Amino acid sequence: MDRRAEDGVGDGVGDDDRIELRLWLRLFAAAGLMETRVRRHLKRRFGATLPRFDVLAQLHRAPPEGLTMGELSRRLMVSNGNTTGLVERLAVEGLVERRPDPGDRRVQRVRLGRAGRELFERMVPENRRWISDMLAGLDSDETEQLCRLLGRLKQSVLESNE
Amino acid sequence: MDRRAEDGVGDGVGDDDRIELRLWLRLFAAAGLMETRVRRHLKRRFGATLPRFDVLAQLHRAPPEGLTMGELSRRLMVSNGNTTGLVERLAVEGLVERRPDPGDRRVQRVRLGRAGRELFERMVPENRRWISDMLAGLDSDETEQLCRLLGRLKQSVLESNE
DNA sequence: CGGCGATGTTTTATGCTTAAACTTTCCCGG
DNA sequence: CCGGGAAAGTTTAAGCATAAAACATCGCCG
Repeated sequence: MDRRAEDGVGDGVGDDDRIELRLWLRLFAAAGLMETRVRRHLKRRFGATLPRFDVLAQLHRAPPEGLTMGELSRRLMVSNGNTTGLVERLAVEGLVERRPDPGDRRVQRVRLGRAGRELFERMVPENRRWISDMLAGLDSDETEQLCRLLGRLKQSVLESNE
Repeated sequence: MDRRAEDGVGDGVGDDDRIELRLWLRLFAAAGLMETRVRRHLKRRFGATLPRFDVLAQLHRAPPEGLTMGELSRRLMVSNGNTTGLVERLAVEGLVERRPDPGDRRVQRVRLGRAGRELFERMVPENRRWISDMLAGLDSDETEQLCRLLGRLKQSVLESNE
């Protein structure tokens, strides 16, 4: 009944906290909006999902011998178990190839199959256009500024311990 | 075979596309990093998850008679089915109360229980500190600029049709 | 050699998320 | 009345995600 400090119009706390929270909420909202759009486009045009697209993108830029599961997980910034499932589904669809490493029997190597490569290369220009459309309201100065500040933000988050 | 424009060092396309893609990737990465941290903190300190926190936050700022399932879904920007499951789990834990609307038998009203209110009010200051820590590397000018540009970005995404 | 800690991957349990199908209830025009 | 949409919510099937435990293999030290 008498709590309102965190509801947006209170004034008992310094503005720093307020603007930081707002930044976080806006970041979250903007990223979510864009992600939802990209996901919808991917599904509609290619019957694909964002995580699958990310896997294809990583494998596309990987050396021809492919990546280990662990390396792929690290690059996708997801858990190992998650990667196992993603690659499994992509392998069933014939988009990626998975084979044991000859030198180390613990290791699985994954690389893009022909179908996966072709699909990804059809996706790239469309993806670029979707992003471009969503950023059309920003002029090139704003785009550059925002890109720079997001880099600084990422750095700040990584430097904050734990 | 001869496609390489999107791999990062090609030169056939204007820089605009490149910086826009980079902006998107950085936004995605930064938001994901922060989200992961917040999720970990929530779990460690309160055994809670981010979606649950979001539900509590929406109910906390709602009128005392609570929200309908549909209104809650809209505010959380998630599907109705998702909300059903979330509220179900929170109700089992005794944090929220769900009761049929007397006027319209299709409608369920949800509101914060005492335990839910107390839990949320313990979460708020800690959440604020986590965010603050992650933004510690930005000075107040950068924070304000970034917040402003994220607002512009959100606007741009919403204005891009479809 | 033989054990043992380190490393790479999968499995398991749980939870979040959506789209689409479905159920129930409301309301409105005949 | 009543018949047919429209609206509110739930269920279902599939996928994504994590942490933690289990499993398999490696490399090394004694």
